[in-house]
This record gives sequence, C-alpha cells and structure tokens, in this order.
Amino acid sequence: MTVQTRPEPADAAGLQLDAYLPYRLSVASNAVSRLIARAYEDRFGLTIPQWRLVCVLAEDGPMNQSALVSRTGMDKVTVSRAAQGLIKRHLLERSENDRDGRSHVVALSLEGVRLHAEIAPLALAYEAALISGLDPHEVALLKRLLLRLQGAAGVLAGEAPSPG
Amino acid sequence: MTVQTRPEPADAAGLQLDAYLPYRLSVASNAVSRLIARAYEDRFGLTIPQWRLVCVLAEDGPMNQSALVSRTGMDKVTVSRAAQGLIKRHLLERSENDRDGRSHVVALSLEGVRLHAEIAPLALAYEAALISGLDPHEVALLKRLLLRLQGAAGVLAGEAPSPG
DNA sequence: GCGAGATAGTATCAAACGCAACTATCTACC
DNA sequence: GGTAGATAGTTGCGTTTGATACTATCTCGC
Repeated sequence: MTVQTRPEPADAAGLQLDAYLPYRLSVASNAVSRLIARAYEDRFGLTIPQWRLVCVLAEDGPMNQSALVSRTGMDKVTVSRAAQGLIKRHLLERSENDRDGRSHVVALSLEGVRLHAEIAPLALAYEAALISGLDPHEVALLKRLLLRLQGAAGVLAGEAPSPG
Repeated sequence: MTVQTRPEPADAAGLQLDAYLPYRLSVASNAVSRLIARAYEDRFGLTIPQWRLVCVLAEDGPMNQSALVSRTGMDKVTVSRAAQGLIKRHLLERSENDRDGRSHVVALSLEGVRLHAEIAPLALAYEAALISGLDPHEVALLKRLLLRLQGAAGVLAGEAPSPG
C-alpha cells in the first residue's frame, strides 16, 4: 500500500524551487545587489556599472572601453553609458588614442581617485558585514564555486571557456 | 626603503573587484540567469517569473497572489504580470475567493501541470550540468551560504530577519 | 593604396523592472 | 453601522537593460 502525498509525476518530484541552485543564486544576488546599489546611489550617486569602472581603473590604471568590457564582463553599451556618466561628472577623463582613432583611453581623474578612496572602505565594510559569522575558509570556497558556476554557465551557453 | 607599486591610498588597496564577493555573486548569477532564461524562453515561451510561479504552484498547490509574493520573494507587480501571462496561455486558472473579495486563488491548469512535468527534468538537467564536477557536499554548503548572504543582505537593508 | 571585412564606440528601440498611485475590499474601533 | 486604516491586486510611469543597427576607423590581402 503506497501513500501518495502529491499529485505529481515522478519526474517533477525532484524539483523544489527552494533547493534549486539557479533560484537560490538569483535571489541571493538580487538581495545583495539591491543593498549595494542603494548604498552607492544614495551616498555617491553612482550606479553599479559606474562603480565597477571606477574600481577597475583604480586597480589596473587607464585603458580603453573594450578592455573595460572584457575586464568587467559587462555589455559594451553598459560600459559606454557608465563611462559617459562618469565623464559628465568629471570623475573620468578621456584622451585620444593616437595609435587607434576609434578608441579612446579613459582614466580616473584626481577627483575620481579621491572618490574611489572614499568608497572603497565602505565597500569592504559591506562585504565584511555580509560575511560576518562565516568561516573565512567557507568564504574562499564560496568565491571559488561562484567562479566555477560562472564558467560552467558560459560553456553551456556556447561561449569559449572563461580564463578562470 | 619602501617599494610603492601602486599610487593608491592604503585604504583602497584592500579592494580588488575580482575578489569582491558582491561582484562575484552578481556576475555568476547573471551568467546562470541568462542561460536559464534563454532556455525557458526559447523552448517554452516562459519568463523566469512565470516559471517560478509554475514551480511553486506545482509544489504547494493553489494559493492567492500575495502568498506567491511571500513564497517567491518577487515583487507583487512581477507576480501579477507573470500570472496574467500564464492565464492568457491557459496554464493558470483563477477562481474567486468567496472568503475575500479582493483576492483570487490561482492554480495550475491541467495543461500547466503537464508543462511543469515537461520542464522540470530540463531544469534539473541544467542544474546538474552547472554543478557537474563539484562535490555534493560543496553544493550543499554553497546553497547554505547563499541563504545566509540573502538573510544578511535583508537585515542590513532594514528588513525583518528572514525566516531562514 | 584600395576594397572587404573586423573592431571601437554610439544611437535607437523594445522589453523588463520596480516604485508609486489607484481601485476595491476587508478589518477594527467607536 | 459607519468611518479610518490595512490589504489584494492592477495600472501608469520613469528608469534600466540588452539586442540591433549604425558610423568611424583599422587591418589585411591583393
């Protein structure tokens, strides 16, 4: 005598939204992104893409927009718009690239460097608050797994395997 | 004699975008979401919110929209629009709630149940492909950590602590 | 050097998102 | 029992997003 608790076909029984990794990933990411986006927007008037450009330029120095695209993984349209916004606020400066008339080199202005130095501690504080109570070893594993997932998704989507 | 490799203030030196958890999380989530969204959209004409409603209704049975909101964590507008789309395709059915004239009860139609049974194995296959090569123990930890992050983000954003 | 195709970046458009405002209904208190 | 405030759900609207198309420039082969 069998007990049938659900009117489900057997195939579907294995799927539970709460335990479904893409779901968990999306919900967690949205919650964190919303938090971070609000912080940057409210206090500094920066969008997430703008903040990413500032970070990368502060880390790696001046580069052109296509380098920013491959560095950040964002769409070239997103990068273009973010750069325009930052330039309008004089946080970024643009210079002609005499080796290639199509591309320009963008760099943080002095004000941009100052802003980055001001935001960075806040960004780190948010990260610290998010992972407080977690074993550092777990956090390292988490980051590694996220990279793996990103790579696997890229491969399944038909991209060339990521350089990670 | 000190060597200064970067023209950065000390505070900013600790921030590297690649190792920044919110960034890793967002990039991984976007990659996975894009993959999954394309699969559902191309093959079944479902958006992610629509698919989530189908899943929850298949798992938990009929409920009203505000229950769907708290169950999925999505915005009520998102739920409303997703439900409308599903109703238009006769995958969902709606009945009056005689106990409360404001709310309606939505339930999967027979066709909706069939669709869920058809998609569920595909969804599970995608998950399996994403985590292939990972230790099941690591995957379990990953899901737990994602829940923790979601909860921490909610708390930092001023929400009531999540029921997780 | 000149024409075909690749690449850098921008403009345009349609779809998705979420907030706020709105309607309709319910609850609670006097 | 009637009025104030809460709740269910929809609509409208401004913003953001990403795909596509476009301009300008570069590269390669001849």
